[in-house]
Amino acid sequence: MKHARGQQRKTRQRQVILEELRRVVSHPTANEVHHMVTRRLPRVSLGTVYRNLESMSRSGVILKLETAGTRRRYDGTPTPHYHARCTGCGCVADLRMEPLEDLERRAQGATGFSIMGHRLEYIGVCARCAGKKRTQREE
Amino acid sequence: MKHARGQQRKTRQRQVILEELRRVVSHPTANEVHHMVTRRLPRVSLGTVYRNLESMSRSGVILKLETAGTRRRYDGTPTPHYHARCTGCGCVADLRMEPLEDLERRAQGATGFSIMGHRLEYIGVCARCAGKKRTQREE
DNA sequence: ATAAGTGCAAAAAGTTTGCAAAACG
DNA sequence: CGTTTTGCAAACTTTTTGCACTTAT
Repeated sequence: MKHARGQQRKTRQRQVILEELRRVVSHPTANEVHHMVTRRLPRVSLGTVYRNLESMSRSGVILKLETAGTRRRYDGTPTPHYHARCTGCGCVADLRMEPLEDLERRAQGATGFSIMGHRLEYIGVCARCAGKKRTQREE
Repeated sequence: MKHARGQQRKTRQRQVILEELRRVVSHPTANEVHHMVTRRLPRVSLGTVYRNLESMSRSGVILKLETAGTRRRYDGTPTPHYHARCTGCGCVADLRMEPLEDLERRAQGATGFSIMGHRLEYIGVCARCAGKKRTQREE
């Protein structure tokens, strides 16, 4: 093949997107990242944010969380870990917990698939929502 | 309160939607359900399919699978079970495997959440895709 | 210089909703 | 009959894409 793959250039936009994403513990949506980045680069377009989040998750620099619901969230920490999603506000938190290797072994034979990985997502109520009488859903 | 909650009526549409969903082992998207139902009720609208899938999943008759990706899939079997998703064609299969109760216990304390449930999704390649040289993604 | 990346706006894709007509109980 | 549900279409939300211009290498 001639041009195996295009080079990845280091642009201000990509850099700021990554910095902002790493700066927070939450797992923002593309739109939220766009807002965060806008404070430093007022003219970035949402399309650019999407393109960079996509390319960075492709190269493994960040994680594209495909959790429940329609909209995607992104995680600046690419090491494997689990998430907990709040039924109240829809926020997603990291779990300080070792990935469980035995899970995949336990699933072998339960289907015709060759299992290559797994995604474990806990459902619950975050501390902030637990303190409210009535939680309002943002998602 | 006056009228606590409206009654749920048994319409031909809802009935056929449920029958068609239960007839298949796959986990169709709303659009796929619409196609299936159309063969028996040519005039059902996609909106009606969405509304019924939503109300039935709300009442627990079916399951709204919020697996990875943007579009949702539905499951006619409401008993808790795990799923495996194929990276090749995007299909979702049920796992013949007991839900693991210990998982939630193992997550307690790893976050500020009060855990109420979990969703475990295996990632892999289905038998059909494993047999192909190049898998084409439908998702 | 040249290919990759950007901003903008329009298009896709998926889901929800307003409304008048139809159907259920 | 009074409500719920439907069909239709329009609106909405999230993500992707075409294109001319800019920028990194």
